[in-house]
Amino acid sequence: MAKTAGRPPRSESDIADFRSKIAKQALAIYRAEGFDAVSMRRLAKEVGCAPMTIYAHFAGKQDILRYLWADVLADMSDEIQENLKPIVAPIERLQVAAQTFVFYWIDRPDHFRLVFMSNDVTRSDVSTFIMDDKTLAHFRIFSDLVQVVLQDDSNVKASTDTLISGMIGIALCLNTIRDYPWTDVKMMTNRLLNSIISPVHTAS
Amino acid sequence: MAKTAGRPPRSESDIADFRSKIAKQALAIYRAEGFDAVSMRRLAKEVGCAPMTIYAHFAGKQDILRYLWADVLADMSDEIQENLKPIVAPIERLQVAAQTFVFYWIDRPDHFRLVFMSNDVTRSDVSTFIMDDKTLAHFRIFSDLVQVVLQDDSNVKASTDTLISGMIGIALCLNTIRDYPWTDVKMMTNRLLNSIISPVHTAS
DNA sequence: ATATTAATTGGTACGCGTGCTATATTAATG
DNA sequence: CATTAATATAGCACGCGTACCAATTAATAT
Repeated sequence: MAKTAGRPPRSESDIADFRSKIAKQALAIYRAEGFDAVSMRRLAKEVGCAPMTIYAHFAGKQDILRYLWADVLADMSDEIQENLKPIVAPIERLQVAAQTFVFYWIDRPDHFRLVFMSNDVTRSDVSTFIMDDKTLAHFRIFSDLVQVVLQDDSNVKASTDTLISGMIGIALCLNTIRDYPWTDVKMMTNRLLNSIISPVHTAS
Repeated sequence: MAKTAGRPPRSESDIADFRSKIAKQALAIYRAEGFDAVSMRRLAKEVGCAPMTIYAHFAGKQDILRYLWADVLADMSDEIQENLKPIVAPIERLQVAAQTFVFYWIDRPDHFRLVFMSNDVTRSDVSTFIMDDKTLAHFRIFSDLVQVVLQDDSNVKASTDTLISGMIGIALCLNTIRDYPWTDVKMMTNRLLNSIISPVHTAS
């Protein structure tokens, strides 16, 4: 089975190199000038290729932005770990982590927009990007903390998912619906935690 | 004190008329063709004015989209009320309302995007739009249901706000972070409700 | 060398949100 | 009337995401 004639497809590593070059530059722009500064045309110019070439490697802008998540999430993780250092009581640790998480996104609307609001909700783009272990790990902080609080491993995942989506919800609401007189953020976060800490009321 | 010469400012009612004409047309387009079809240029064309004229009456596209919220929220309210009809038990009513709410937004990504993701999170546009009573009423369904469950009016508002933001969070996560294997939606919603139904665990 | 095939380029195009400026148009006053 | 102030307009401009296409470049097998 001889290889076909003609130029061969680019090697895996070449493709990866190009993709990471794009992602790296996107990150640099984002960090320096924020969300709105990241554009396909500019990205192409700074990376030294034609705008349309990028589309050969990414499905679209969406697909590139996903690569910035890792950076932001790592930053958030660091902040949580930092605030968690002096705390030992399991419940308090969970509380501090949750509050740090929520305030992180409220204090950084650009980051929030990037990670949670830049997806095209309308059509389900099947992207090549799969939540990798490294990204997932940032959320696993909460699994771990919840696990410690809920000794019996009854429903750690369900609790954690509820907590995470709940916290994200608080951040979203505070970020976007500013006219509504929301309850104090700390209070809401604690109340949300209450749904995890206390035993399940109705089984259905 | 004579009036100044020259054309007087437009009457309040004229301004209101123009604004509502724009809003109405925006709604028509949105309903017929969805979120992406609503554009300033098209809106202007269909309403019979120059594109830039709209900017004399609205701060921007954002400002127009807010007028579509009422319609969507009313639709959502109706669906909740409909599903609530045969239910009498307070806790069950709250459950059904919450689940209807969450599924409403998950099943209608376009609506969700319009109401919760079309704000420019970055800068806080001080819009002339204030959450009016009619809009607020749609969220008050939950206040009322929570009120009934929590007989003692300890912290109805805090609980309701947590519930609402939590439900919105679930909808956001399901809509945007599809790669992550979220727990069953009903389960998460019930767990979230648990934070309202069960007594407060930590007072801080 | 040459043919073959993959990848990239440049150009053109559409519609988008939004800003600026110069030019009407309008409706009241004197 | 004419004057004056408020408003609307047309036109141009910028940069955006993205699509299509003809031309080109690059790397290989023959």
